[in-house]
Parts: sequence; structure tokens; C-alpha cells
Amino acid sequence: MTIHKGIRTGGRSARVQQSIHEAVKLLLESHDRADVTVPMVAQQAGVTPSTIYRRWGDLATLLADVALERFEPDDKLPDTGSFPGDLMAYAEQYLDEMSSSLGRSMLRDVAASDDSQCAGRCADIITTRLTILTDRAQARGEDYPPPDQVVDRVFAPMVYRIIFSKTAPDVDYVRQLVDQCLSEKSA
Amino acid sequence: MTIHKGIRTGGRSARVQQSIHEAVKLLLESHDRADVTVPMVAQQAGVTPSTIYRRWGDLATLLADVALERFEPDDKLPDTGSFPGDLMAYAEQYLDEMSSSLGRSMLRDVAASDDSQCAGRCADIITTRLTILTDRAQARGEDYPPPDQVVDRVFAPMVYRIIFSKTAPDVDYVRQLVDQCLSEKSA
DNA sequence: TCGCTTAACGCAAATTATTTGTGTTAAGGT
DNA sequence: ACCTTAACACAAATAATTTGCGTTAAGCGA
Repeated sequence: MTIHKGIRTGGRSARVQQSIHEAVKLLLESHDRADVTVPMVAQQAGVTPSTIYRRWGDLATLLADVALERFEPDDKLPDTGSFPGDLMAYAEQYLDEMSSSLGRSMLRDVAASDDSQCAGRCADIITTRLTILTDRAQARGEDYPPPDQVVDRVFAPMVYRIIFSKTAPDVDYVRQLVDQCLSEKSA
Repeated sequence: MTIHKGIRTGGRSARVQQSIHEAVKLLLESHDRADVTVPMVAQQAGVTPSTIYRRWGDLATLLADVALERFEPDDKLPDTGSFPGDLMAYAEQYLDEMSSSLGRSMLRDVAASDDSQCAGRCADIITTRLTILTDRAQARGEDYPPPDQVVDRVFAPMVYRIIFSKTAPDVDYVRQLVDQCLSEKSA
């Protein structure tokens, strides 16, 4: 018994949603983000445009939804044996994924989403993953900063520069952020 | 002799641009950002839609352009007599402007802009204003952090929370950011 | 398992937004 | 004052979005 009262999550609906998500991802590889349209996605996915409009409302919402799905991690965070190492590895991986042209536009799509749940979930993903790292640290008996502080000191600056700066941040910059974050009190 | 080679910046062009900007600002007060359209703006401004499409390309670009104009400060930064006071005043003012529903959507519009110059100028405005504050601090003989560090420590977290967090940051949070930023070495 | 209800879809017509071709106006330079 | 042509208005052509309605099948309960 599902919790939802009437909203259908499986069967054909699930297949349609998946094929539309796939279509977006496929089109985004060969086309510029600016010239992919709803009818284009619909044709690629083998559905009618009205299906997409009825479900997502507009292209921006759909793109944000797909981007969010991509942010959802499928791989485990590598355990380097120490919190500083774990954090550095995650931060570098995040930079690598998000500073690319595609990652950048995905970040923009989510940021632009007027649905506050969408952008919120994006932030939740980072916080959740950081909590995994701090849990590990605690289990090891290490000293560590709270996840919120890591967000402020490392990920917020990184995301800010990716979105607003003309030049993408490099690895050295991220290392600096992590080092500075770790050389402080745990509040 | 203007530097531009053929691009017209005055006379009718300037009047049309201004009336379109005014129209956007007016419409954004009574309508939700999601349901203002190009033809709607055109009618309000007394121009034809094709004028807007030819000049800005699409609604998103126009909205980002108008938002950027609004970010451009018309008032002077208040001189409180010390760098900590100046910075706190500016940070609080920024929070006040950007955490409103309108400010939030303006920030999103600029962030979503695929024109890298647009988002870049948004960041430049902050850095430029911070440089004014550090120049004052230097003239007073105060110790102060470099503008880039203030961006990382104060404005990046603030903007990140405004865009991605479900709940807007409050004044206490910003005060904490400023305090923490100032209690560090000037790198 | 078998119906029942209705969410989600396809299809096509109606509406609205965007692009494009052409003529006109006036900004910026000579 | 006189060119050149950027920027605009207008309207026709195209493309995107919305909407009405019939059909399919997901989720639910007997």
C-alpha cells in the first residue's frame, strides 16, 4: 500500500518518465542547452509534447528535474582513512563534475527553478553526503567541523564561483578552501 | 567619438530600452515572475514583441538584464567609521534586498543567464563595492581581509542559502558570517 | 483475482509565442 | 547637411503551448 493517494508512480507512468529523462540526457550531449525544445524532447522520447507540459509545466522545470536526478549520487564516497582526506576527495570530485560545461548548466537549471523544493533538494544532497563523512569521522574519534560549516566554507564558495565567476575555480582553489575550513575550531 | 563601431546607444534606442526596462519592473510588481511574457512586456512598453526578441533573444535574457541594472547601486555605501561596521552594514543591506521574493528571483534570473558576462558582472558588483570598503580601511590604517576572502566567507554563503535553501538566511546568520570572517588573518 | 475509479496519456484543434521578411526612421559618423 | 545602416514597426509565416476529449492502464478494494 503506497502512501500516495491517487498519484501513480509505476507502470506506464514510470516508463514514460524514464524515457523522457533519457531523451533529455541524450539531447544534452549533442545539442546546446539553449536550443533543445519540449517538442524535440517529446519526439526523442516517443511521447507527445502535451504529456511533458502536463507533467512538468515547462522546459526549465523538466531540465531542473533531470539535473537533480543526475546530482543524486550512485557511487559511494571513497574512504581515505581520515576526514581531511575524505572531504578533499569529495570536494575535488564535486568540482570536477560541476565545473564542466554540462555540470555548470545543470547547476544553473536547478538554481533557476522556481520550485523551492528542487533547489532545496540540491543543497540537501551535499549536506547529506557531508554528514556521512562526519559520521565516519566520529566513528574514528576524529575532530571535525559541523556539515553546515563545511557548506559555508567550501561548497558555497565553490558553487558561487562556478555560477557567477567568468573563470571556473581550479583544484588549488578548492584545496585552499578545504584547508582553511579544517584549520578552525569545530564551533 | 565613441569606441563602438556602429552600435547605437542613444536617442530612440535608449528610450526604447528604458521603456522596456520600466515595463518589466512595473509588471514584476503586480504579476508573478512565471507568468509575465514577452508580448506582455512589449505592450506595456509600447513596442512590438519583435523589438524585444531581436535585442535580447528571449525573456530570460531580458529579465537577467533588468535584474543586473537593479543590482547596480545608486546609493553610496554608508561610512560607519570602521571596516567591521561598514562590512556589516553592507552585508545586512544586501541580505535585505536579496532575501525578498523579488530579490531572490532576480538572483535566480542572473544565475540562470547563459551569458557568462551577465553573471560575471553580478559578482563584479559585489567585489567592486567591497574594494571601496577596503580602500577606506586602508586609508584609516585598519587591518582588513582581501575582498575575495570576504566574498568567500560572507557573500558566497549568503547567496548560496538564498538560492538553494528552503528558508532564507536571517540577520543573525549574516552577523555570524561577518564576525567569523573578521576574526581571521588577512591571509 | 476481478472490477472499478480516475490519473496519465495520445491526438488534434485552438491559442499564443517566436521568427522572419520588408519597408521606414533616425543615430552616428563624414 | 548628407550618407550609411542600426534599430524599429508591421505583418506574415512558423513554432510552441494550451486545451478538450476519447482511450488506456495503475492503484485500490471487494
